[in-house]
Amino acid sequence: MKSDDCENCSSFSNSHFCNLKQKNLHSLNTNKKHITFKKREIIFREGDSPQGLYCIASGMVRLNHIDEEGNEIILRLYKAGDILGYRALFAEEKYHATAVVQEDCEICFIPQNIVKELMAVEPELAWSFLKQVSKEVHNMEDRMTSIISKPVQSRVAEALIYFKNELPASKWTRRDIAEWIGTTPETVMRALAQFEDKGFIFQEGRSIRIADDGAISKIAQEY
Amino acid sequence: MKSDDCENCSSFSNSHFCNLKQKNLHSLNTNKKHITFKKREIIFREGDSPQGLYCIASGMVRLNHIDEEGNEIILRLYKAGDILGYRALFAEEKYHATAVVQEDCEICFIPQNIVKELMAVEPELAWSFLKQVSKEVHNMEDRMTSIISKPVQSRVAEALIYFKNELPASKWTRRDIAEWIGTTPETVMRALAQFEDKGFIFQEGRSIRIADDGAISKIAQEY
DNA sequence: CGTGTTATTGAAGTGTATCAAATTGCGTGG
DNA sequence: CCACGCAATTTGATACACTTCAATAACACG
Repeated sequence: MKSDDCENCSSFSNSHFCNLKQKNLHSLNTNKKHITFKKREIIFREGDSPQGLYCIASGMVRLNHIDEEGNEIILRLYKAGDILGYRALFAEEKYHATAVVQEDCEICFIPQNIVKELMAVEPELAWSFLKQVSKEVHNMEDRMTSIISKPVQSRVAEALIYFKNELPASKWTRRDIAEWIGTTPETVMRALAQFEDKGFIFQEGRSIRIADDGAISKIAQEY
Repeated sequence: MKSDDCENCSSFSNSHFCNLKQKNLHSLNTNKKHITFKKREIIFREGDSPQGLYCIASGMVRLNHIDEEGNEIILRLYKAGDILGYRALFAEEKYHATAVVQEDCEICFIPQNIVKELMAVEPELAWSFLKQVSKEVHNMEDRMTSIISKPVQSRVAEALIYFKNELPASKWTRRDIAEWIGTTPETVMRALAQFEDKGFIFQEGRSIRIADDGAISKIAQEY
């Protein structure tokens, strides 16, 4: 067994591959390609054709879309254990967004023919993928309804909670928050200033710390 | 062969099941349940637990979410050939939206154990489902970026094109359009009035007809 | 140690929501 | 098949949440 085999990956136990049979796991190990990415590097670009999928061992990736005005939007965020680039692969479309490294990453690339082979012999794997994509849809729908019907303060509060719970490791800028909830950095600023005035958060330099979880959660639910 | 067997369904050729082997198709035929729904009837409600999935033979279904303000949002629209209710089933969650009949429907219900069995013996089927869900994600992301970065006129124009291309059969109200693009009926109205003034559409009674596809497409792309 | 990115604050503009009231069109039941 | 009643549409006036632009300050990075 080699040191970079999937079984030794720190994300193995909560990955899609943890229930594969030995034989298939071996096939995965021999065919995958292990790659290291540094912050701001690009994994794939909008318009590229998918050749396989990426499994994140460590680090974080953001999926960006830039509209014709030049405004950037964060479509999705991925962390260790997640797979990346599957949407275009499964839909048999080109990538419609660009994957940028948010935090230094260890990533394994799995060629598409291997993915298909594994899915053919292990139905559980397909179910596992379906589960992730289906949850993605849920997530998108929640974000969309928020954007449509909630004021920015609520959405900023939602973002603070989301970032704290799901992705605590990373340092998020006001611009990142804005690109996540579909607004501008200035607007995020003013919401944060309000929260700080009321004592719900502390801002030390550029970092944000929630002081009163209850109050922030409450704001996140307001309309 | 019975008259309501899948092979005789008008949507069979573009359904997920068209490539099933005879044996499995037979299993589907004997286990599915054929149901007729009338306009405004509810197929499932937010909070229900999924027991299987629905395959639409004819008609149209809208997936609604109502926020705490009472505002309705159309999350997704389904027509003949589409499957429905799969997201919650695959994600192993409860339904997070309510499915309402938009146009009288013929629908087949397939119990979840049958779905799983079929997926186990026919990997192609899982791939087909993955494809639909992945396209759904694409669709949601496009709508979300529109809502974030385009003015209402563009989004109304987009909706007109979408409804014309994808779901021409149905009569859409201004409220429906508003619920699709995340705005109010009044705002949709004013956009339509503008389009009519410029001669891009005709409004006869409550129906809307596009007079100048090029102009509407152009507006749909503006920022 | 400078240089560019990020944050901050202010002032001004505007797109869209909201509310209200009149009108039209449509489906439904008699 | 017509009339009725209700929902959808239309229009106007008003309000305001958020964006935009601009200019300064603080920080991080090579």
